[in-house]
Amino acid sequence: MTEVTLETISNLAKKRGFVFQSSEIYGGLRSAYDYGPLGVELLRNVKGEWWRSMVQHRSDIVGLDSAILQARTVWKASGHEEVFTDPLVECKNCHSRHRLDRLDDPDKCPTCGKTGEFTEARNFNLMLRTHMGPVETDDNLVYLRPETAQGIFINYENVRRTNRLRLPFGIAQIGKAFRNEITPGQFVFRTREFEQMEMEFFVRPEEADEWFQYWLDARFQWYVDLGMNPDNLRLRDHDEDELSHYSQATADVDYLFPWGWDELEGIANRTDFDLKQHTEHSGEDLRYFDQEANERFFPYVIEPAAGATRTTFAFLIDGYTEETVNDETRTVLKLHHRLAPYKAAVLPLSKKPELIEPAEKLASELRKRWMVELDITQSIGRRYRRQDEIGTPFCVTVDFESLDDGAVTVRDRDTMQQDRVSMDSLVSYLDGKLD
RNA sequence: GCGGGUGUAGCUCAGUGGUAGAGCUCCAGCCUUCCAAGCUGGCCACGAGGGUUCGAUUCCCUUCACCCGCUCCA
Repeated sequence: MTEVTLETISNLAKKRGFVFQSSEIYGGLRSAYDYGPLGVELLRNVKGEWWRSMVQHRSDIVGLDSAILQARTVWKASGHEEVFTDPLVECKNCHSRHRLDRLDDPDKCPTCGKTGEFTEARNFNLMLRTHMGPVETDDNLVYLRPETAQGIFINYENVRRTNRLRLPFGIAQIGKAFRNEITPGQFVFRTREFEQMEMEFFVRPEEADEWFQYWLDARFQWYVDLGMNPDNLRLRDHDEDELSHYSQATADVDYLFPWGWDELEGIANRTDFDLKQHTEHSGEDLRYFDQEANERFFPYVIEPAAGATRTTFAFLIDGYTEETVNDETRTVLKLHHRLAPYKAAVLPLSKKPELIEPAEKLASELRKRWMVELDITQSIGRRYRRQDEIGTPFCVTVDFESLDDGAVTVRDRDTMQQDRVSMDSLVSYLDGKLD
């Protein structure tokens, strides 16, 4: 198995144009990253696969795209304004930091045992703020959402009514979220601006446990179906003292990152906490009405909440392999073909115009269906290796023989096997392999 | 935010108080070349700001960013 370090991946990401440091030409901005031409394709494909499995393939889940800026009362109701502000103290002796509200003895450091060494408590507000309007006043303070979920809860009734939804049903959303993480780091794993893929699944309270297990299994399988090595995945239940303020039960889908197990996705039973809170704060009755039983009640919510950016990162790490071919190292990004930035590369064997012209024609034909790159520089072997490194599943080579027999060579990324395929049937050939 | 480490071409590294080299990559040309071949040529760097100095990439200060740890979570 290939040993993958964080450095290897971040180098590849930068070298090939997947991820760049934000504001790099000005020295960089901490904890923000830009996705280059290949990265944006990979990220889009990850989000696309999530959306397909969550929304397109299902009759019981609909999509939503809510605003990043929301009324401040949303975050009062959700509990974020209170809970996301942590009073932290630091021990001057051992430099460990602790949440003041979680200390048994507010004067004694649990790490080194010394008393009276704490700095004064400082509030860490985990939500990013800005002001709505040209003048900054206390009245127009707004937060950048720290999760996409609340946008779903505050639209719950609108969506349910307009789409005539009956329990159980879900609302899915992909979008940016922002948190003032105390410690960002590990490349794109923990950043202050990040992207989430969240789905709130509303169920009858008595069915909540069952659906919780259902989504645990379904979400784990999603990663496996997209080619992630199951040995690098695990489900982990949260201990009781780990649970969020809104959650009754939570389990994580963890991935074995170069630095150890860490979270890709949290699946939580949020109970009726959010709908109750918003009912109380807004005055809107968000209870569900069951006509047959003639009763009103608050549905429970099962929430699979995944990080789009860190999932993309995990696929990048998981696909990275190094093989030895002819005493050379062949770097291959073994991405599932649905995730690969380019599905195919068209490579004319030489730079002669008589080969470039049909190659260009072929490439533009394929581009109607897929992301396709045309590469005409340097030797064919070098170009194969370049495509291997960015995970392109198929290379299509146009040679001098193609001019006579109208056929091209299709080379498979993983096996390096070659097939001779007529240009007329190339689209259907690739279609069969790429579906 | 605190402690520790790091910062020289796209990448990996070398080097010096007198403004820098190498290998690989990349680009162009030659070679009719199916798995990083060869030859010729070319592009590209001392993270940023300030100080000391006749002169700083090198010494000092500040700052920015990255990595490890504390913490937190998608």
